[in-house]
Formats: sequence, C-alpha cells, structure tokens
Amino acid sequence: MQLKSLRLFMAVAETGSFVTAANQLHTVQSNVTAHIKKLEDELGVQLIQRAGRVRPTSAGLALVEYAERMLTAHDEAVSLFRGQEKACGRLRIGAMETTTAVRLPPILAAYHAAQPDVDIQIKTGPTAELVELLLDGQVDCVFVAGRLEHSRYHLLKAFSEQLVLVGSTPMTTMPSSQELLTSAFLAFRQGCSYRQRIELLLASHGVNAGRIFEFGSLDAMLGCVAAGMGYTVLPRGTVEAHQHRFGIHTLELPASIANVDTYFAAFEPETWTPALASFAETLREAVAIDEPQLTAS
Amino acid sequence: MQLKSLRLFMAVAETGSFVTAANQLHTVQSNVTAHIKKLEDELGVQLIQRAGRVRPTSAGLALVEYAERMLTAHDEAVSLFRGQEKACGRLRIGAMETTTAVRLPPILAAYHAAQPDVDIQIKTGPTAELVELLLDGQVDCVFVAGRLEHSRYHLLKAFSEQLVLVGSTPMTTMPSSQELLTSAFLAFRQGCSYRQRIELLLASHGVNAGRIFEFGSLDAMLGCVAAGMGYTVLPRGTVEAHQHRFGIHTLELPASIANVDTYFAAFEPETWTPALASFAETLREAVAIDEPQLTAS
DNA sequence: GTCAGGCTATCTCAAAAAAAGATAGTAACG
DNA sequence: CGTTACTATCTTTTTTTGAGATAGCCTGAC
Repeated sequence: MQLKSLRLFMAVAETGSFVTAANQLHTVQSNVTAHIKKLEDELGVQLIQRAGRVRPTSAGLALVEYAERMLTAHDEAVSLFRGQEKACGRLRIGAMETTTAVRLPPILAAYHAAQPDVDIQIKTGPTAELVELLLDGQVDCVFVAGRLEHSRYHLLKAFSEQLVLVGSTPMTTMPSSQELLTSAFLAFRQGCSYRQRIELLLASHGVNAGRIFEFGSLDAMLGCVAAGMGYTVLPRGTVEAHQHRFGIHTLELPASIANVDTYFAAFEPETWTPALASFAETLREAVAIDEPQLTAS
Repeated sequence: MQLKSLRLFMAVAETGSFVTAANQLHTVQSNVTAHIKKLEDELGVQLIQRAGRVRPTSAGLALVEYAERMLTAHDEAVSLFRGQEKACGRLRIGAMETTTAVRLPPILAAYHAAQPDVDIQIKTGPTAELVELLLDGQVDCVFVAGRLEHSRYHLLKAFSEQLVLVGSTPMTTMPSSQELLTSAFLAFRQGCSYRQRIELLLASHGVNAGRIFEFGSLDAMLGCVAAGMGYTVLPRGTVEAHQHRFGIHTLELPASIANVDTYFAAFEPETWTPALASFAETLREAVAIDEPQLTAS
C-alpha cells in the first residue's frame, strides 16, 4: 500500500471522478485506475463503485478514515521538517539549574516569540547527566559547563560565568584554612561541574575535600547557606538574582577558578529539526548582543 | 515518502543496525541504506546517526512518532479487510422500526457473539429513507419491505411478515366503511411501506385515504391505538410482542394485503467489508433455521 | 600499533513498477 | 439515435527498486 495510492483514492472518493482526481494530483487517468485497482487487489475488496455514479463503496468509506489518518500524519511529518518559516513540533533542552534560572528565560522568551508553534521542554541536571541525556536522545541540545571533549558535537560558547564564593557573612578575604576545614560545602548532586571547582578551591588552600552536602535545587541550597550551614560556589549572576531573597554574601575568587564558560552543545546541524536550528539561531543572536566584542573579532 | 521506507527506518531506529533491519524485513542492507537516504533527502534532515553508534538523531526521533501513527493506521486498515477469522471495524445497519424491534435482536445477538470486535450501529426509518441512506453510503446494508427495484443490489429475503389490522376493541370482521371513514389511521412517517398497505386496505373497502397521523415510534403509535385513537396496520409478530403492554386487538387481513416480505439489501458482495460479509452469513443461517422449507428446495 | 571483524556507503546490473499516451468500450444526455 | 464524457485496457517509455559485489570505516582485541 502506497501513500500515493491513498492520495489518489481520497481524491476519487471526494470528487467522484477519476479524471478530476488525476488532474488534481497532476497525473493521468489511467494511473488513477491502476493505483485504485492495485489497492483493491491488495485489500481484496472493491473500494470504488464505478457503475453509474463513481463513489466509494462501504469498504471504501471504511478505508477513508484510515487513509485520512495516514495522510494527516504524513503531512504533519513533512511540515515538521519542510515547514516554511514557522517551525513546529517539540524542542527538548537540557540545562544546568543555574543556567535555567538566570540565563535561559530571556532566550526562551525570544524563541517562543519567534516560534510560537514549538513545544518547549526543559530538563535540568548537572553537566554529566545532561551529557548522558543528549547521548541518549532524550534532549535535542544541552547547556553545559566547559567544552565537551567528545567529538562530533556542535559547540557554541553561550555564556561566561564568574564563580564567587557564597557565605552567610560578609567576606573581604578568603576564609582561613581552619574555617574552611570546619565548614560544610553545599553543591548540586554528583555530576555538577561547579562541584569540582569547589574541590579545586579547597585544594588551593591546602584543605582536602571536606564535608560536601548535595542539593537538588538552587533555592534549598541558598536557603541553607543563608542559614549559616556553610559555603557554596555559584555564578555571580545567579547569586545576584537571588540576593534580595536570602541574606547571603559573596567573595570573588581567583580567575583560574572563577571563570567558567557555559556551552551550548548539540549534534551536527544536519541532524537538527527546524525547531532546533531556529533555537540555535536565536541563541547566537542573543550571545552576539551580550558580547559584541567577540563577534567583532 | 513511502510506508516501506518508514518501516525500514523504524527497524533501523529500533535495532540500531542496518543489517539487522534488512534481515527483519527480508531485504538487503544496501536497500536499507538507499531507503533511508531517500527519506533524508526528502526531508532535508539527517535521520540516523551512522558515525559510531547507529541511532536516530533528534530529527529521527521526531519522525518516529509520526511514522508510528502512519504505520499503525496502515496496519489497522489492512486488518480491517484482511483480518483472518475475526472481522473488525464498524457495521452500520438500516432497518424499519418494526424490524428493529422484533426481528433484529436475535440476529444481532448471534452476530455479536461471532464478531465481538465489530461496532454495530442501527439507524431506523421508513423504507424510502433507508434506501436513501444506503445509496448515500450512510449505512452498509438495510432491511426494507418489498424488493428493491433498483438494479445492482444484493437481495436476500429475510423475513415474511403478515400484516394485521390493529384496533382498541376486539374485531371479528372488518370494520364497516362508515367506521373506517370516521376513524383515524396511525402510521410511521412518510416513506413507510406499510402505509401504502393501509391505503390499499381502505381503497379495497371503497374508502378514500382518510386522516392519517404520522408517528415516529412504535410505542407511541400503539399507545394511541390502545387509547382508541384509531387503527393501524402492523406485522403480527410486532403486535404480539407488545400485546401484553397495550390493550390492543387484531384482525387478519386478506393475504393480498397482509403478506409483506422484508428483504436484506446491500450492494454487491465484492464491495463488502468482512464485517458485512459475516453479518450476511449470520443472517442467511438465521433465515435458514426459521424457514427450513426454503433451503430444502 | 596493528590486525581482524563487523558495519555502512557506493556502484552496477537486472527486474519490476510506474507514468503517460492511445484506444476501445460504456453509460448518460439531449 | 447520435453525441459526449467517462473509465478500462493495452502499449511503450521512463523511473524506481532490489540484490549482489566491493570498498572504506570504525571498533575492539591482542
């Protein structure tokens, strides 16, 4: 059974004429006859009544419903990829908690304005999990900290973050080693790339990895820092966005530890749906506006 | 886009291998490559990631959903016509009020037992309307009074009815012409074939068509007859089935007027769905049991 | 690092199928 | 009774498909 045959069948059923159907679909009458005959042979039933009026038989009418479902699905699939201008379908994005909270909202808003027919789904998690999701095909693209070493990725430096130490009291210098040793550190669950920065930081002060508490959400983590439970390390933008809600204080860290780039990663552009391609374009534009000196070079 | 290509695509997406997919669908690997390549060219997107692991890309995963819808619809359509043993789908029957009430129930019960997967829909109406429904393709078959003169019908004499005069008082002879003239006659709405029998009856007693009231349902009609509103003409079996509920009385009519055959009518058997073919078979069997003398001849 | 094994892309040829045109037969209409 | 419009059938040409053979590539093991 071929979709082409079903198209012709539907045209005959609707127009009541083989000739008209042939013209509508830019072919000749003999081909319409042949296609319908083949359909009838395959199904073992007469689908079109030719004697007198040309109209679908009972069996033909029964087939119409299924043919419509097949052709509708086909047309939707085609418009998914070949839809001119407007993308449609679904876009699944994986991003870190901090990126989702601070960086994504304006970009998603711009994207949704440009492509209102795309359903957007966000999955959050630490970098390592996001990479797994991408490899698994559970998301179409991810925002991760640091370059992905894996080949065959399309990478775009999306955001530059500056990590700061976050604590419950004002700081002008790094806490003493003694203080660091006795304090707890709060981080996202295993796989969070910021977590290794914490360990780097501790190591640079001659302190072995102390107690590290894992958190699932940014709010919970900041709440506990504010309550004096310990320190954490987060992008400056993220902290600033929440600073009015929590009594927290920050301290700048040395550049070698502080600077982290967030990359947009997906597979090769040839594998992108129009929805994803359009998102990458939106992102490129947003990045260009944020960092004009980079695009000028 | 061809369903065959989608089948191969789905097999590749599921098995992660061109070779395995080829074997599953009884073809060779080079054909799988060609079909998928053609799909990719048509949609302008890479659907399968070949480098390293063979797996669907984002675009491929998006297509999977639509491919499933198309293939499922296809398989269902095929099983509609080529389903071995069990028919499925829908059977739309048109029948007269009286036939539906008395004759159809046992046949439908037998049919449903034989073909539990078929949805049965009954439309009731007078003979003339039923013929229209059949011609319009709104039902698959009808039960009508009298042979359909139209050619190209498949006809089967289903039931022989004997019409009786129904009134509110016991009768031993035909009411007088005077009585008939002053009485009302109750019939189904325009198009009911029994209605012409009433007019025949009146004419044979030298009475021109008097007042005829139209009713939409059997119950309403019998209720009004019992209340002394007038006479009606109905199959004996129908009246007997309702006699315990209404105070009504019958009188046999001369055979020329009384005998009416109910025919099963549909288009040629080649146009039948398996559901309809099976119903015709059930009906033939039921008729053979009711009238063994006919099948013996 | 090299080699073997398994996998996919590509090329080629034969077979099959589809498209288009021409023609004949048939039903409807005036 | 002839005309017209329609579909079925036949034929030819073109396109597509299927299958085999081969080359190239990646992976994993030694």
